[in-house]
Amino acid sequence: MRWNQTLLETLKEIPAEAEVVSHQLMVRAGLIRKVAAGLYNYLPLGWRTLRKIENIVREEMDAAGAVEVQLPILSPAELWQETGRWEKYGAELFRVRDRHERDFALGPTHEEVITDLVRKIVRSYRQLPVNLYQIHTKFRDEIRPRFGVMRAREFIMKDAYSFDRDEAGAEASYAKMSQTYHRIFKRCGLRFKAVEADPGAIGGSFSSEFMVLAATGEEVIASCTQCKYAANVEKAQGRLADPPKAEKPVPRQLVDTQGKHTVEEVAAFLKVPTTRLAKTLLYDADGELVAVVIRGDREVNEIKLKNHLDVNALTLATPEQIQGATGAPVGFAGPFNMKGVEKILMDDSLEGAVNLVSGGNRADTHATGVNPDRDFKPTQVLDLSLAQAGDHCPQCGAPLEIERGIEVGHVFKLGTKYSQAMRATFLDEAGQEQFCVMGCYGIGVSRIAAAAIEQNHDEHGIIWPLPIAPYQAVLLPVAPKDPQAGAMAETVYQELRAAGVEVLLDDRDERAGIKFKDADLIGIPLRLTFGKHAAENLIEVKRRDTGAVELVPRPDIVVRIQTLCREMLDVASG
RNA sequence: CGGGGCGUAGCGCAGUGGAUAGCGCACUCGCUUGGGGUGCGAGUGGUCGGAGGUUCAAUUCCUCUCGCCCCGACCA
Repeated sequence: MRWNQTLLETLKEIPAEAEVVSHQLMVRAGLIRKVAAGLYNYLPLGWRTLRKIENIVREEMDAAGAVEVQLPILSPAELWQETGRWEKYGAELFRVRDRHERDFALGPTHEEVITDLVRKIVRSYRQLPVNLYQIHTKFRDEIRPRFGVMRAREFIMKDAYSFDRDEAGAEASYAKMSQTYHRIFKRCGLRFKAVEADPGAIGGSFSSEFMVLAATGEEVIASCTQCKYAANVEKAQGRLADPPKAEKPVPRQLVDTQGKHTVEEVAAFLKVPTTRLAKTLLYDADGELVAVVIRGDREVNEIKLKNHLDVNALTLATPEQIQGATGAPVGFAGPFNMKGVEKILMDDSLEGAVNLVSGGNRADTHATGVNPDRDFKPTQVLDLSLAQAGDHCPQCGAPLEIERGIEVGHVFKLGTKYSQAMRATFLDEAGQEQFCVMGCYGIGVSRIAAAAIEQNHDEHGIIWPLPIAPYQAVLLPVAPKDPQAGAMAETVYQELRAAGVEVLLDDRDERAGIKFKDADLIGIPLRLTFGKHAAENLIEVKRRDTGAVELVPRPDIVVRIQTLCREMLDVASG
């Protein structure tokens, strides 16, 4: 491709609206342009990278025995109503109405549509297992789209759905997809980690997320410093590093704490460690008031709480609700003598703790000597806290560390959640009707592009891993006064193309400095310069990643570039 | 949805109750330069986000509205 022929404009300045580096570079390098919040045009360069990612995904999915289909973006409300997700998916589901006032959804995911398809076709165990996938545009009405294509309202996703005759089969399908995902992300040149996750709105019994490790990632991961355990903090179970010591219970007493609300203020005022405090939080769970009691230095994991309570809406109680339940303003709730509270859930961080400090259920008052079972009776004691650095690994006991990541893939064991709701059944050998056992597997194709940049860039621009680079090599004729250099660039361009190398020829009438800057910015792995060495029949080849420069004799250039491409491809795919 | 910020040329930004609204970059033309965003000159480009109000006069003040960004809440 010739630069003048493609629509490629680079920007010298950082767009004001872009906060993270991948977003800034995607705009500056001419990969994307914004249409509206969370909606982007993919320009030729960006689209090429996307297609390359898609092709890697396609090759690996096909190799794993999955088959590609294409489902419609619009799907009728009836299908979503069958599984209850028309309501349950909430405001994030884009809804549209046709001229006959019929409701449709713009698909954020396709469990309903695929299950509907399969139930209409599959009747016998002989037709199973089957794994269907598509690469398509998805829609989610994100509350706050941000970071460019990282969290967009319209994005490209590969979604796959497996249907098996039994749990064992489903387990095998899941394992196969998990392996395939490792291969895909490796081939995309990403440094990533698979972690245990919360299945969220998709549901099912178990899921793993594939996280690209990056400091700007929106996801927080707790991983063991010794063993392989790693989990999204939404899911992670950290064991307490410093469990409470046994002590003789003392009587409960109210103390005046004069407007000290926060855990830190109260602990400092009473000269006790924050671990001594029993933080009491009130939640409105589908209209019911639920109290959560947790150690002062720990945070409630609302995902765990919501999953445990199995409710649709979980929010912190309003000041009015808190006043009604405790008789005190916000900041002075204690777990005893509350009114209208349905459940008191105690985090296991307080298991065995004695002589705690809690709110006194009276303005400007806290209680000391608060003891579980004596002063209040927890409805249940369970793990409700957010794992933190230093917690002990639930598997080997070593300390956990906290990292950040970008979720690029998520695999789920769905069980029969959808096949039961939608009656996707088949007859087994015994002629018995059985529900399909399902799995589903998503990859954020457009997000991979952003994540790859987040991981591979420097102060000059993008450093594309070769397998997903829009072009493998960029050719820079930089000596316009020397017709020989220009002619050499032209013939090398033709020869490389003929040899199957993906090349971009910077045929603009620009100075060398501009071409060098732009080549760095758009991050093409190999740069060929036709300039002062052309007279000696030499071409300068520079690698974008290592910066290594070599002078290659004109006759060897095609073979040399092919060799370099192969090397860089092998490194990426291991 | 709550809090905050911003909407002025393609991009980054100044500016003002008054006349023809500016700077840098980009773009066009000419010359110059030619291995890391060359220099000089001449140009093109604006409903000052939109609506309403106050005023002799509004891009500027007020109200509303739309859009964008950040924090939070929320959320595969």
